[in-house]
Order: sequence, then structure tokens, then C-alpha cells
Amino acid sequence: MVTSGKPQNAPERDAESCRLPWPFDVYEAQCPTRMVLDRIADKWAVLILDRLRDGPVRFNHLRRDIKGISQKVLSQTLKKLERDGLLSRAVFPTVPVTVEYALTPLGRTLTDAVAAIAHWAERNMEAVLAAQAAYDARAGGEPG
Amino acid sequence: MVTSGKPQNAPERDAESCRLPWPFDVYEAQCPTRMVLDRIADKWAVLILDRLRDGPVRFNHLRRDIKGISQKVLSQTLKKLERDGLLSRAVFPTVPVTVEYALTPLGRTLTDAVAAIAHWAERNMEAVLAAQAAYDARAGGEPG
DNA sequence: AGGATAGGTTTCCATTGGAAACTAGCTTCC
DNA sequence: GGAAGCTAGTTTCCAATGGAAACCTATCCT
Repeated sequence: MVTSGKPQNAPERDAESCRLPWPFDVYEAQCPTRMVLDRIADKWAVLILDRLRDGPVRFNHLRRDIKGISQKVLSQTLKKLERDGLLSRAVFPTVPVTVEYALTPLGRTLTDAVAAIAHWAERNMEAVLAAQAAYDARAGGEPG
Repeated sequence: MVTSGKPQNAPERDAESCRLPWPFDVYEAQCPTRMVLDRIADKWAVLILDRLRDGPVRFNHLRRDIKGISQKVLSQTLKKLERDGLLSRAVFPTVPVTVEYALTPLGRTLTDAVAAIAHWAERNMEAVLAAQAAYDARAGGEPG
């Protein structure tokens, strides 16, 4: 079990040894920015963060809204986003217990960017579909 | 081999049957927007698209700039982004052959959003690191 | 007691990701 | 003339991840 919070495939020098004089650089392999980029540049994380923009949402509500997400992946993604300080988890001792997820102030600074990604897909879907069709037609039948 | 361009795990009604009266909705499971979101909300795709903002870049140049990406994943990601019409691939018959990747106009409409994601990680890295440390301290030693 | 609801965890298997080796055309070095 | 090196990939192999479905714990309702 790897509950200690550090991925076991990272070469030991993950977050600490990279705090060098230069500003953080996503293009560097071992830089912590990479871990964060890997977290937020993720289909499910994007949808979750976007969904939380209008206020706190409960676990099962998220699960129903974000169609197709599995409970496992939802809970995993929420846990990671919480650990990164992007969202907060509030347990209410109702019955049955209620758990609300909400954006933190830090999370709020990200949601515009994330929402832009999510909704770009909606706005430009037809263009992408057309491009795919064109590409497939070319790849399927054209010699040179 | 699944070179026909359609993922074999998709339930047949992938891109075509979803063009309904309602606008595309990323929250719907079988909607093509999901495929696109899956493509662009991806660590490597984000880095590639961001890297192409300043103009065309060659394959090996991308590989060296985006530290840690493997050739396989780079070529796969480039191929998918090309199919989606986000970038173009230009082969120059130099010697050795040169291949340049560049953003298409459609790709350009995405890069601001994508760059915002990539650089949010750089700007907010310290806050994320602090949040992780706090979370781990709590999870490691606090009873309830 | 049996079923529903809330919020997960566990199990299992297919898909994906990454490291490294290999391909292939052409050039320069020795 | 053959080895090495550049280009841009593909292939192979294995570990890690993702998703579907089952299971779990707790409390209320009937």
C-alpha cells in the first residue's frame, strides 16, 4: 500500500529537490509542476472542478451529474484534488452522512482555466468532428 | 489492430448518434465532447500545444523540450491532435527528412486555455505543495 | 427483518503509459 | 566501403491506471 502520499515510481527527488533558483518549469521532467499538471490536465478533474463552480456538491450528486464516472475514480480524483488544496471535503453528521465537496480559494483560481477547456470542447465539437472525418478519409484512401 | 480510427470500447454510437437537438454537453457520457475533452485534458497534449504557440517545432525538438516524454507517446499524441485538426504535420524532403508540427487555426483557439492550465501549475506550485504537506500531516497523525 | 440511501472500498480485467530497443533512409567520417 | 549518426518514427515488454460491478458500513423507514 502506498498511502504515504508519495508515488513510488518517482525518482526520490520529487517535490523537495526541485525548488531551485529558477521558477518552476512544467517542461522539466522531475519538477513538481508536472505532478500538478498531471492532476489538473485530467478529464475527470476538469469536469469535477467545473461542476463545483456554482457551489458545494455532494458525492453522489457529482457521480450522477458527471455521467460515466465510476465511484472509484470519482473518490480517487476527489481525494487527490483535496490533497492538492483545490477542494475541501466537509462531512455533515446527518443521516445518512452527507459529504460536500467545494472549491477552495486556491481551487477558484483554477476554475476559469479549467472551464475554458471543458467548454472549448462543446463549442468546437463540430470542427473537430469535421477534421476527424477529413483525416480518416485521407488516411483511408489517398496514396500520397 | 484498431487503425480504423474508432476506439473499439465505445458503444457504437460514438460521434454520430449524439448530434441531437441539444448543444453538445461534456457532462454526457457518450457525447463526442468527452472524447475531445479526454484528448485535450491530457498532460502531454497540454505541453505540446503550449510548446507550439511560438511557431512550428520539429519532432525531436519537441521531444527534447518536453522533458520526460517518450517517443511513442509523443508520436501517438501528435497523431491524435492532428486527427482532431488541432495541429498540422508538414514533411520537408530535406535530408534527413524534417517534420514540422504547427498549430492550425482551430488549435490556436485552444492554446490560451491550455497555456492557462500549464502555467497555473507553475504559478501556484508553492500553494499546492503547502496544501499537500498539510494534508499529509493531518492524515498521518490526527485521530479524528 | 428487509430495503433504501449515502459514501465510499475492493476486486478483477482490459487498456494505457513509459523505457528501451529496433527500423529505415540518407550523410559524413575514417 | 562500412560504421556511426542524424532524422522520425514503430515495436516490444511490463507496470500502472481505468472502468464495471460487487461489496461494505451506518442509519432510517416500514
